[in-house]
Amino acid sequence: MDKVYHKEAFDRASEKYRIAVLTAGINEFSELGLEKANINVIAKKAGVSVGLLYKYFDTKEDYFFTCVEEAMRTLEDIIEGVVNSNDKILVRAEKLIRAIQATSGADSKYVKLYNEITKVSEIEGAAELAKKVEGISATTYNEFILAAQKNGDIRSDCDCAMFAFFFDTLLMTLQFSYTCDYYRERLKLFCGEDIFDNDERMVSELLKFLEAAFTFEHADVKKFGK
Amino acid sequence: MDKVYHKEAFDRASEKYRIAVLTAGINEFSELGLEKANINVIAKKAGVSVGLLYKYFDTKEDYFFTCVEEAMRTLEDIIEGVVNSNDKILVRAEKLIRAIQATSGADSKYVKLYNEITKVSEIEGAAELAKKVEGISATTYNEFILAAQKNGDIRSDCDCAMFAFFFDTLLMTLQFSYTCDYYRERLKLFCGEDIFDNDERMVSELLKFLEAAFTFEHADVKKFGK
DNA sequence: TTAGTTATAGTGAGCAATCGCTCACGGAAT
DNA sequence: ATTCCGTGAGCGATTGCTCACTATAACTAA
Repeated sequence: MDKVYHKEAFDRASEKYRIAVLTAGINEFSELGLEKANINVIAKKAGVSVGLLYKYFDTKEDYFFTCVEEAMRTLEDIIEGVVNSNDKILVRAEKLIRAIQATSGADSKYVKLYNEITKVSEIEGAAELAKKVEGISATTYNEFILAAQKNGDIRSDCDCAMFAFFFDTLLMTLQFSYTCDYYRERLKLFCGEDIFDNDERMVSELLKFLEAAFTFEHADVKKFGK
Repeated sequence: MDKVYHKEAFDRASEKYRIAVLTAGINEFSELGLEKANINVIAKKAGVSVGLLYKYFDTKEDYFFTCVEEAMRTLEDIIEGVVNSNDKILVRAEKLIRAIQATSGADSKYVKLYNEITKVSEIEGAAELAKKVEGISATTYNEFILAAQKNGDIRSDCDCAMFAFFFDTLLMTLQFSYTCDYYRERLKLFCGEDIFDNDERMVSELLKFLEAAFTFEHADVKKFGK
């Protein structure tokens, strides 16, 4: 069911070549995007011939998608490794925010690639990618919020799927805001240049925002004294 | 101060040509993006020669940016025309959400172009664009939330700039989620196919989320996590 | 009026450069 | 003998942009 973007030869490739090809691809595609990146240049940087790349992948797009998959796996490891406890939602949120802030450094290329797939405008490809990339967080968040609701940890009057969507929206955009050019500038406009030197400000304010959104219940449904 | 992306000849151009050139550009760039759009094709669709386009703009990029500016002006008119009252924040939010849902139809090309600028990865250009595009909402939201805070309409313990940022993040992503391929698929994953047929669900849940986030004030100043 | 000058509007064939991809080939392993 | 790994020069197609050209209009001088 899950689409595979590489040819069989890529499965048979030596570890050395597989890593070289993926690394060079991730670097170039994350920096330049699918269109602007140049296959001939990537091949040179990977230390392989163009011909070999085309033994591994049918098209540039397939190569790109394979790199995206790899990057998303890595990103998930980084992010979810931090959150795989059964903490309460706000503790998880805090860990996520801090993990996001941490990935804005050396691992920024993975986030940039994540941002790149956002640009795929071809409904079929977009659907396939979204399923792969967001599918995990969609179901994870949804189940988790549902459980928290049953637990009484969060308000009972909310549509969990929608709240999971808002939650993911804030975190996804936060990721971009720490990493991708336009989103960084946008964040600076709202919060000033020094927002990048003050991680605690972001953590505490976003948690304040989320806590209220998730726990407050309107007066007439009652939930006081906490 | 504000950068101008067109040559003087474009100011002198006849209404007929100016509109034709902007319309064709907005259509093509919003559909295909800066890279994939083809100048020769746009020229044909606009009913002018390529040569004339280059009398109007130095480069394809300048042409693109000019189209973006025009689209953003239109988008602002649509969106802010709805909100230029002095309603309370939640009323404004509701109007905004409904306006966003309404623009997902015929005016989707403007939103798509908005999404395109998100992809500009060249810090200088990104900064210039962000200032133009987000600058208005950044200051508007910030001032408005600050005023609401002084009024006592919203919680007193929040950082207005940050909350304005979260607010804008949710609305901006909502806009993309109703219009751009990847974001549409993502929204479907979280909330199901029928989310696009149930505008009220989005309105009521997002308002619920925002109301709580903005009005709830925590009993003590306790920090979360550990 | 008329002829000459200048400036701008508008054209579109085609140049020059880029780049995705091929394919004929050599080498190695089985 | 067959199969697969690996090469890289270069083909073919695309495309941003140029430039030599015509058309038109305004102004000037005789």
